[in-house]
Amino acid sequence: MSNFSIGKLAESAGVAIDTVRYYERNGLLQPAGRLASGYRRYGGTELKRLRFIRRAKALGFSLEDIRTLLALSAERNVAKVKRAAQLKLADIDARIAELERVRGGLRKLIAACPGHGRAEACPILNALNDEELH
Amino acid sequence: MSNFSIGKLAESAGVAIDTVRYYERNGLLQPAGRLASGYRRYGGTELKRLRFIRRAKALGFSLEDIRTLLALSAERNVAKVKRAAQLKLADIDARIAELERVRGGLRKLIAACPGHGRAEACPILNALNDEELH
DNA sequence: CTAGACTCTGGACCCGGGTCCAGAATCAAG
DNA sequence: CTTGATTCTGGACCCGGGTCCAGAGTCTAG
Repeated sequence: MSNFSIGKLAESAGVAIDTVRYYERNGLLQPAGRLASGYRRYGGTELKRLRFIRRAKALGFSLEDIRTLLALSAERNVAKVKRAAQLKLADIDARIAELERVRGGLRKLIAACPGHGRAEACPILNALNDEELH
Repeated sequence: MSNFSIGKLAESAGVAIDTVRYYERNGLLQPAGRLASGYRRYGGTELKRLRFIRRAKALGFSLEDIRTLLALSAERNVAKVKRAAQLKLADIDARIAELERVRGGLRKLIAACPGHGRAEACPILNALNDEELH
């Protein structure tokens, strides 16, 4: 099961071959070795790592974050891993709060808009044209 | 008050000069006219329009959206403006829902992580290494 | 009139996360 | 051995929303 090509690795992890090479360029995933021809070879370790990267991305971590996460994982530093996760959580909280703020503004305008009639009576256009949005 | 330079316009709206020219390149804001030297001249209409653009951006609209919004505003089509706002609201709802999904996953992992001890006991590392995240 | 501030243009560059390409080399199946 | 699939490299390009630059021309206050 170990020792396979970049194509097989990419397929197993559900990513594009170019993405694997992109991760390599960015220091996230090195091949286990190379053939005499220069072809990359991967083993189970690299497949696990690639899947780790994908899952971390699904949890909102950037590739930069993931580089850190992989280093923490390698040094088995549970405390730092937890802190990194908490920071990411705070980051996501902030993004949600900002979107909720925006949503609130938009909802109010939509609720107040009759959807017909004079443009001057449309609170959406009025808000965009005249009012301060804090 | 009308008839001012790009610098004054940018300052009044709180954006960079390059941003004004960028909006012009992208069809969002034309100058009212030009001096013989080629210098752009703007009036109150353009300042309002630039502020409109900024406010719409603050409500989550893309520049592409805003081009549409400006056209709808010009044709005073309240119904279409309302529909555009509703679409944007749905878009923001979806983004919030996705972030909340991610946040839920992250929260569970953090809550279950003791923050110390063996790496094997860290649910965050385990999740990244082993589990399917749906 | 002069100095310093402003503006013009076209184009390059930034961010993150990839994607796509050409031309050459290599691998694997039949 | 041949053929078709795969891989190699380096570099260009994509998205959105700007930002920065050089070199030349223009405007304005003193």
